[in-house]
Amino acid sequence: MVGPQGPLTPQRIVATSRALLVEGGPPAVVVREVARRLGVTAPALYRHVAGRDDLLTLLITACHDELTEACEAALQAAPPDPELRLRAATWAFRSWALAHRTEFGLLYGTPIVGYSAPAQGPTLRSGRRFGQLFGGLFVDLQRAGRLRSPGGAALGAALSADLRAAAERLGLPLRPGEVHTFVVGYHRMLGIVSVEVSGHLSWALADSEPFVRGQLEELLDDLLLPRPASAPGV
Amino acid sequence: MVGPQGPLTPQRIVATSRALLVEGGPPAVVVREVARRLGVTAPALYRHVAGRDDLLTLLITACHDELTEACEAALQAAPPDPELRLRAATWAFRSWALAHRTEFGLLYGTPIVGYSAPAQGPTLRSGRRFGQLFGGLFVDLQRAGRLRSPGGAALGAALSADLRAAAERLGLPLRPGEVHTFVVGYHRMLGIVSVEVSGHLSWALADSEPFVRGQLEELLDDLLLPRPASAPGV
DNA sequence: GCCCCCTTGTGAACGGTGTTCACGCAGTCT
DNA sequence: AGACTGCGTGAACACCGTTCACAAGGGGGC
Repeated sequence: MVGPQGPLTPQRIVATSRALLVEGGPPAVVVREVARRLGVTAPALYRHVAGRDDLLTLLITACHDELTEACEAALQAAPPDPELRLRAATWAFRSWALAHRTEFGLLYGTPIVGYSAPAQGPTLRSGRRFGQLFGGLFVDLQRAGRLRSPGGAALGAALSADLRAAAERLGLPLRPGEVHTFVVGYHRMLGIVSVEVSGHLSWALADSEPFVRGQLEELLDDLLLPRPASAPGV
Repeated sequence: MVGPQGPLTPQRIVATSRALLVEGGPPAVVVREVARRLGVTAPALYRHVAGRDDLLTLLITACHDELTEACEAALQAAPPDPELRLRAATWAFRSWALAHRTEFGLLYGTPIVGYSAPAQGPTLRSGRRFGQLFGGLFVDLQRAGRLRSPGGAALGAALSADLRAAAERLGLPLRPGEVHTFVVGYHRMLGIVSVEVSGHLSWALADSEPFVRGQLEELLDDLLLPRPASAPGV
């Protein structure tokens, strides 16, 4: 027999798992319950999915892709100015995170121990895809002369070498100081949003919105050079 | 019969749970296994602990206390200068986090859904205790005239009111702009350390140490006013 | 001394989980 | 027609959290 809504496509499996995730967090995404909601018994799921870990991998990949696509959609709607594009992507990232707290926790929270992400697997792939989206924005900023960058000497030899290797690995045509600005942007944005989403700020602030808005604006100020007077701005 | 190392004290229970946590993450702290390692059957544990949630609460509280005590120890070894004290506490925080990644994830990572922290419970208490430790450092900085602070007007009315309420609630004799600096310090430090500990930086950097060191130094620079020339420095 | 009670342990049990396995049923290809 | 394959089933195993009735032991009151 087949489930009430048709065959067991990966899409239906992921959608059902995600509904459970949102309802009760990672512990609630339970093989037997996913099967139940699909109108099927648990062993049937094992024809399509290797096990619970695989289910979570599928879920992580799908959510990461959705987050990346949300940022890409914001970029397509944004004007060509690189500062505005970075701003748009940053806000899209935070908006998605706030609108999907549980999923965001799965992506960027404490890694689920006991769950082993397959090495070289789709988890890392989608993470890298997302990193490259932001990396491209910083390349655009550098080309427009808007990217602040510390002198290479200020970073120290070890960090400079590490950053140079990262640029190589990611295929970013940036100097170490510029890669540093990119990593700072990614790192601080992720920190700001993570702490907000996880609620570890609520003891201090009833409404995190204006605070986080200010923090992200300050971050952008730290990353960007002011618009040059020679080129008339927006 | 009694366990191989004596009676079932809370200390032994917590220590055993923590060993399991470190070995395999939160899913590995399993009532039956804790009991086994204590040389006892599972129902015996229920004489001392209400259940698995209670076990986790005990664990969170113990770890939070240990983290706070690590910071307090660093403060006791630090000179009286408030900048150096903040620096010492910050580094103690990060050091503890790096040395106890799993425990840190339990404290400041994605909240464990399905686990409901008891309202008004010890989890919140120890969190507040930690917040007040750092709060005191910022009060000292303000008294020494070393605390950078934005004008109240730059924050906006809603945020200012929220910050004023937070100062009241936490008993900190600080103006909204100064509370803002405190929250920024806490928030950014937590973000920097969280992202480092969770490993979400490893795609970019092989060695996060020099990068994070620089980020924390920059954060301190953003929080502090330069040492006034009138008062001779260290 | 005796009895009672309270603490703390035990084994058995219930319902839940992830996962595997032998089986069966429907199609599809030869 | 017959065989093979894809996909689902029920039963089973081991494990989990939790509860229950029960027993062994020590301490206090008569």
